[in-house]
Amino acid sequence: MAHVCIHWFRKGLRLHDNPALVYALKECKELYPVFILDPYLYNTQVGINRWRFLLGALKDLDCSLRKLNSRLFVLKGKPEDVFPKLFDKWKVTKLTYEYDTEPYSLSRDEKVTSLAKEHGVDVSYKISHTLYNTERIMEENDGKPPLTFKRLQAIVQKLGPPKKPIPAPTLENMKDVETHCSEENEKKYGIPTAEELGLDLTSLGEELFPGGEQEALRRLDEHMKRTRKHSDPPVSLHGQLLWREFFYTCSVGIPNFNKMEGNPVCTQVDWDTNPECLAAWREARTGFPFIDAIMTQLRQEGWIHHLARHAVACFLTRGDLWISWEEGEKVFEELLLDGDWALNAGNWQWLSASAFFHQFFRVYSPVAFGKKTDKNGDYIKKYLPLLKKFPPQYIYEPWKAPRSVQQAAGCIVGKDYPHPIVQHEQISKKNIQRMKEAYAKRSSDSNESPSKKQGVKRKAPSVIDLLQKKKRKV
DNA sequence: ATGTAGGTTGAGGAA
DNA sequence: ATTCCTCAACCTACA
Repeated sequence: MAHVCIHWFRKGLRLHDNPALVYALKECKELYPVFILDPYLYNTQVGINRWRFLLGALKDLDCSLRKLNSRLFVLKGKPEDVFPKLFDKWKVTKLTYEYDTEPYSLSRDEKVTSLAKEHGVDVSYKISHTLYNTERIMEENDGKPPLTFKRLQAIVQKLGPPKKPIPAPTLENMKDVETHCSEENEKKYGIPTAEELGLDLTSLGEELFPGGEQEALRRLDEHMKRTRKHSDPPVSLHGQLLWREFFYTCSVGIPNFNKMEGNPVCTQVDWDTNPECLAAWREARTGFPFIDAIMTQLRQEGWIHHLARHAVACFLTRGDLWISWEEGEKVFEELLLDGDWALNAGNWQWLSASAFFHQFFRVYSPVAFGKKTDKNGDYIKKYLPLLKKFPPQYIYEPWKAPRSVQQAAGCIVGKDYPHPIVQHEQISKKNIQRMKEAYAKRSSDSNESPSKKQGVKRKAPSVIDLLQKKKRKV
């Protein structure tokens, strides 16, 4: 008996390396590739650049599906409201999707699965968003997520190489499969335009990073060709994939992973509430050209270099402004095209020395760090053209330039460009002391006995142990 | 168990 | 230009 199948696209907007899609085509007579604009995910915290990226990816996916005599069906609404109607209307017998480990996704998928069962629809998912099954990684580590990269590497070594990506379906695979591409459906389920979504894309600059599978594969290909000698993990591309796996596994095994409170691996810090400083950081007016240039690029282009992320994250949190990493997390989520729930939360904890990374006395200087690789300040000049006439010796610290130099540069600090929001040298020293106190408190909190050192070692993993036991019962 | 090594990329100065 | 040391001293993994 052949199936009427919905394949539900969510994160993996691609045809290759999509085992759930291939599974959907088995014994299938009708296929409905579906994407849902879920108000929970897309109404809040999505910057206009990310919208453009998403629409591009959907168009690319639709285009690829049409080459297979199929198409993408785009719907709006809560998935638990949308699916029951589709099940009835299309007489669906099977639903497939790629497994997604985010807490919201898990609860959403659980709801949809039980609705599907009520409608007599078979549900299948495949793991292909991560290299490995994150549960399997934890199994190899006594049921806990590995908390160091080295440990993850050792586990992965034991598990062997991940499955190779499978090719995209071909016309041959689709020969017995039909998709109803009627004129009426065209209007009803088409990809919405920016205007229909109330977005003004004309305010955006050039699209430097188009969304979609074809562009992604092209970039990967280009990278692999360009890189003659591939470095080793952790800094290689391979290493980056393992870092991704590392944070994904942590995000599955550690409760409240995107928050400080209730997160057992996160050091509890008395961050300040400081809306003015937060706004200055977000809006690129901290008075530190390197920081402001990075925040400008982030807003304009939706992508910034890895080390640039380090610099602004350290500045917002433990380095200078002493604002919670959760605030930075929200801003990155809104603006980064490559924003990802697990990686965002993991890296913010890393950079704020709240978890994984603990050498809080190593503070990135908002002046010196950029100078290391860009003495002339070309990067600053590109994103803050207001400062481009400053000579290299002052471009990272324009407030130190004599009045005459500022006048010659056509930019007066305090008038055309802000004064530095903090005095880095003093404030970072003070903040290191505050971090020290937070760590000391963490040690004493998790340890009743007077011998602190031992207590930390014993108590820390036992918290996770308890949580794991709880989980197993459920 | 207790000590030690290492931790994806700090900064600044000396050699 | 590159490497090493010091600053002050964190955590996790492993022997």
